[in-house]
Amino acid sequence: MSTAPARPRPTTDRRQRILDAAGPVFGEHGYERASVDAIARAAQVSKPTIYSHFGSKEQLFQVWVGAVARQVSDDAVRAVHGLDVSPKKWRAALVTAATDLVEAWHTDCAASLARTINAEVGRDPQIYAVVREAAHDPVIEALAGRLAMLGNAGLLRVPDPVLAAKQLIALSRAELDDISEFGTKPTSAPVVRRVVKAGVETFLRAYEA
Amino acid sequence: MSTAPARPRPTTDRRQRILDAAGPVFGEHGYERASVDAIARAAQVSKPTIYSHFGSKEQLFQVWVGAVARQVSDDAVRAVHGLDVSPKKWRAALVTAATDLVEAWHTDCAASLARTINAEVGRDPQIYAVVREAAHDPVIEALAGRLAMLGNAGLLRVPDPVLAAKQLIALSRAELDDISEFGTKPTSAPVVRRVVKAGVETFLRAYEA
Amino acid sequence: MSTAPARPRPTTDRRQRILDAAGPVFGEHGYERASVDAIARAAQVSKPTIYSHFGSKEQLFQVWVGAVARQVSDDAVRAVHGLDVSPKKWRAALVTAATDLVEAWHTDCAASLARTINAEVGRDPQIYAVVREAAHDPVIEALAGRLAMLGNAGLLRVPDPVLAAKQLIALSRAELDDISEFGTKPTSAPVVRRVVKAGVETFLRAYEA
Amino acid sequence: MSTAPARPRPTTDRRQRILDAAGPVFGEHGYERASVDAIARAAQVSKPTIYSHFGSKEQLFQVWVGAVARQVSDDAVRAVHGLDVSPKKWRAALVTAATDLVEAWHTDCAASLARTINAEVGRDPQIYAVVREAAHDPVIEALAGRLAMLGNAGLLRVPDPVLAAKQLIALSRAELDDISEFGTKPTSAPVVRRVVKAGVETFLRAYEA
DNA sequence: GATGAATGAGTTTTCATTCAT
DNA sequence: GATGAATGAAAACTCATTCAT
Repeated sequence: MSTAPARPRPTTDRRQRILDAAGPVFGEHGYERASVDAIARAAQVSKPTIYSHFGSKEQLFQVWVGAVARQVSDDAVRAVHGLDVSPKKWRAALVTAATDLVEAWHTDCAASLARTINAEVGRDPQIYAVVREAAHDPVIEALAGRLAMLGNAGLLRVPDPVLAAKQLIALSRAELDDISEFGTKPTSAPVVRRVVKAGVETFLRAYEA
Repeated sequence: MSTAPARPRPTTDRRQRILDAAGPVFGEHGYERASVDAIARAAQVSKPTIYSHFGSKEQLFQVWVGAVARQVSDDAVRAVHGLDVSPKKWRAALVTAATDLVEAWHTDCAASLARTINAEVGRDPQIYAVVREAAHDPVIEALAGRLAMLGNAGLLRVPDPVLAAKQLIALSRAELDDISEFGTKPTSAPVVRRVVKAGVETFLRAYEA
Repeated sequence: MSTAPARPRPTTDRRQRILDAAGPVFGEHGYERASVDAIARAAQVSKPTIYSHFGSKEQLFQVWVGAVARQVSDDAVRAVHGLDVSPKKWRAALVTAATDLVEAWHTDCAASLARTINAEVGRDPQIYAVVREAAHDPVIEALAGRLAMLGNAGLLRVPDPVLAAKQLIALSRAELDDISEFGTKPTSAPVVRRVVKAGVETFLRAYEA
Repeated sequence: MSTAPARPRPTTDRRQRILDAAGPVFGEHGYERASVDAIARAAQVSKPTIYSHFGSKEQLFQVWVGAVARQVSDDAVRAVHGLDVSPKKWRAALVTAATDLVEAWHTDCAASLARTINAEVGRDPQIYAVVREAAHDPVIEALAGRLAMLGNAGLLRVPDPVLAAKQLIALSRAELDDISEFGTKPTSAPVVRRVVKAGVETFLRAYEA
């Protein structure tokens, strides 16, 4: 998969290579089953290199979680910021934004993260805080802000924008675990858009002015 | 001469004892971290006994998942069946039913199950089917049926009762992961009821006739 | 080295086999360099068997130390008890007893122990207490008792028998590290007897009545 | 422009810095447990610097052993040379010299050395030769010389001064491991002097003219 | 049917040592 | 000459699984 011949690069940031390799391994096998050996093989580095860069498997895991969470959050927030609140376009834009947002969470990478934190939150509750701060809260905030704008414009009635944001997301995802079988099966973009649309329509019926 | 007090029970359902012991162990530590040794100790049986009854750790796990899923499902379906659809009481009953349903999924046992299948679905996609059939579908079906009754009674407008059921559940749970911090912190019943009520109200605004 | 054909014995005390194998390995390589793998190979058992019997490398080490200390102590005390205090034989018997005692501490096994506790006492001071109680004190006590008898018989002048015992041992060993090169080279019995005799003679000059 | 204050010394005797740092590390942890990393950190040098100066951990160890041995030997020989053989003072001077000599071997540094060679002599018998030549023999020689002088002066009867020297040392140390618990506990100077004195008195009874 | 005792394979982690700069 | 970054080899320890009794 690498682009360079024998040795990818003489001494380039091995750190990033390790993180990139850790993603699929943690994602597919979970924290416990993921062996540092496998990550080292995938990153084409030696095990001690991993330890000198990250200290321990646990710390590598946390760094990876943080990195993915931030990336997912960025994608999701960008999707929200793309929401056009002009009176003519906001309806379609709301469906599009919700779809983009949902898909940001359905990347391989993000699905791995979701599965993994779910599994590991019992072992290390702190991980939840990391993800919440890095990925969850910013998205809710951004979406609540947009919904408030729609409220101010008289297009929606949103007394509690944060609650509305959470409910919009919940509705958008209502059918998703069903069709993707908990992220095990790939989902085509049109199908995702359709189920998200169903959720947004219910949201609109509840909140429209 | 009969059941001596030394050994708890002569040779009674060791099978059940093992399953009962497996629950907390799988739930707290997850599949990987849960050691057969620990389960054997907790069940006060020897390891070979476990293997002779269940064949492998994997199979024991699946049997446990099935058992818990069925139990959770029973609780949830009972909650739905308790939904009084009479014109005078249905509103309050809807909140109560949704709350009971949500709480059935927030038992220690059920939370363990949820975490665990999330973690293991990557390794063994079949586990999703087991849980879906045993726990998810019956509840959706039952709830869709009740919502259809309310539709027929002219109290709600529900063109697609299954979709409505999924959305009602999604809305009821919209704020739950936030307040329970992914099941890490205990949640008082009144608080649960309050957040569920917020979700049901939104549902009603969208679906009321 | 075992007497049985292929597998020494079906399920005989593996525990003892492990201890027997641990001796040479700890003795030759020291605690740190001694690998549990090597001990397992030498004992013809698997590593987990060692761990199930002893819990950890550290505990195996302590059990071994205790066992060797007790055995050395037994040999040494027996040597002292063989000391004939009759007026005619006591001189020769003193040399013999001192020689036997010194040789009890020059077994391969005992030399290993001595080297090892010297090395490890810094890491785990408790180990000194174990050896002292198990091996050192009983020998001193026994020897002091015998010297007191000789004092009572008017053959020696021993106001402080314990001190005298320690000094007798010190004098007996005065040249020993030199000739055995710290236990690295084997020493013939006659040579040992000669150097011990020199020490005993000095002792007698100091203590004779 | 000259020696900047930033770096301790421009390129001064890094070699010595490394040796000074190696002492405590080897002494406290023993050869095996002492990591080159730790030594490098303590010396504020990088690991390759150590290797370019000493070739290997083993060689660094041997150089350190030699250095400490020589220093201990110097202290001990100085103690012996301080022994006043004049008829009036020699008795007290003998106790003082023996005490100083014993204390030279009870420095932290020297105790570390003693423990370490004991531990490593099995692995590398050559180390014994190094220490013997550098530290042991000179002291015995010096002490034997002084005892011979006392013999010539008619104050002692010493047919074999080397043997007498070894015995004097053995007697002086007879109680030492007991009170210092193998070098684990610190020992006050008066206590050391008292136990040494007891040994010297026994020596005198055996050797006085 | 139940078990104590054993094991092969695999885990994370550390260390002495060496390049490329 | 000094170093940051890398590695092969090996350490202690655990686990799911299986015999012989």
